[in-house]
Amino acid sequence: MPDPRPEALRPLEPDEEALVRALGQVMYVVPRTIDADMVGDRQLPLTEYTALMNLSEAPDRRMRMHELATACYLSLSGMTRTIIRLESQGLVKRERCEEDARGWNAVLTDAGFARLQESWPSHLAAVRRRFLRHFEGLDLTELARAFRRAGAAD
Amino acid sequence: MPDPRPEALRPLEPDEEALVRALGQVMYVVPRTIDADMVGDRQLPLTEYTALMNLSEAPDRRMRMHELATACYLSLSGMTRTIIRLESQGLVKRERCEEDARGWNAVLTDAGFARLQESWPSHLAAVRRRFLRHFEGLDLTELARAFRRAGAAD
DNA sequence: AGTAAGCAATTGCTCAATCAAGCAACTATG
DNA sequence: CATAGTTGCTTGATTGAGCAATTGCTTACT
Repeated sequence: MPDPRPEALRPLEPDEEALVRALGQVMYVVPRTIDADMVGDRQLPLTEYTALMNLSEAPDRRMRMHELATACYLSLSGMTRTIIRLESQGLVKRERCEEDARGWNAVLTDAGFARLQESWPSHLAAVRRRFLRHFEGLDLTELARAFRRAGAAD
Repeated sequence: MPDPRPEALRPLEPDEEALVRALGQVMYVVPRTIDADMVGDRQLPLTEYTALMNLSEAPDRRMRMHELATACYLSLSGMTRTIIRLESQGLVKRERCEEDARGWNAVLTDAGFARLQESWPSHLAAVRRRFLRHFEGLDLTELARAFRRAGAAD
């Protein structure tokens, strides 16, 4: 027989509880271990790697600040600071936007591209080892759909 | 036919790629929306809620600092500061440990317990709405197992 | 007993992230 | 075409986190 309490007062089912706790653990452990693997290898923290990654996939290897911030799940000011860090290492440069003089493009330099290529294998290995490996045998497509629903923020 | 490149140089399969991206999104969005729901309702950030939660489930509503830090996925120093914040609101107090004078117990006060009870329904609702809801129909037990494997940090 | 080694918790420092405020450039409206 | 409002990005202040060094207590060894 079903629990008669209204949902707002009914605790989670054991399997729900377990999933929620496990999610907390994943969110804590996975980014840290991936970051640690990468920093150990090639000195590129995950935030900066993600920025370079997104730039490398963009047409002309350039993106507007806002666009890049959104793609990296970072605030605009956070992105400004990330780009400053990357710029000071020569991995990115900033160029005024042609169409709109308020705007700036973050542009991946050749050095930045090279650096990304160096880091890429270790990122790939870390993602496989720390995350994907543990989901073998599951329906990844269905799972990704569920993740995207949860990530859509309603 | 299988991709002949060695794994280290082979990009992710599309479904793997999709899952990894979706995970990034979930890790960004879910804690923020839950936190926002809760702060909006009852002024308890997720870190502080988690600490109170763990204390409330512990025998005698008390835990050693190290134990609590581990349970909350926080460094010991981070936990010291969290407890200071909670203590200044009267939700927790610190007591020297009987058996070992180096140690301290964080103890949930009655006010802390009451506050937790007030916050609990909104946390419950947020977890259901922002996370669990999107996994209906999936095998939660299996999924939790995969999460725990990934969270075990090898 | 006395000393070295080890552990629990806190404190100082730094860093990356946010929010809020500000500035500069664009757009739309009367 | 002036000006009110909006948008794009940066800057300043604050916050919460970690690491490394420190303090105070315990344990283990001779």
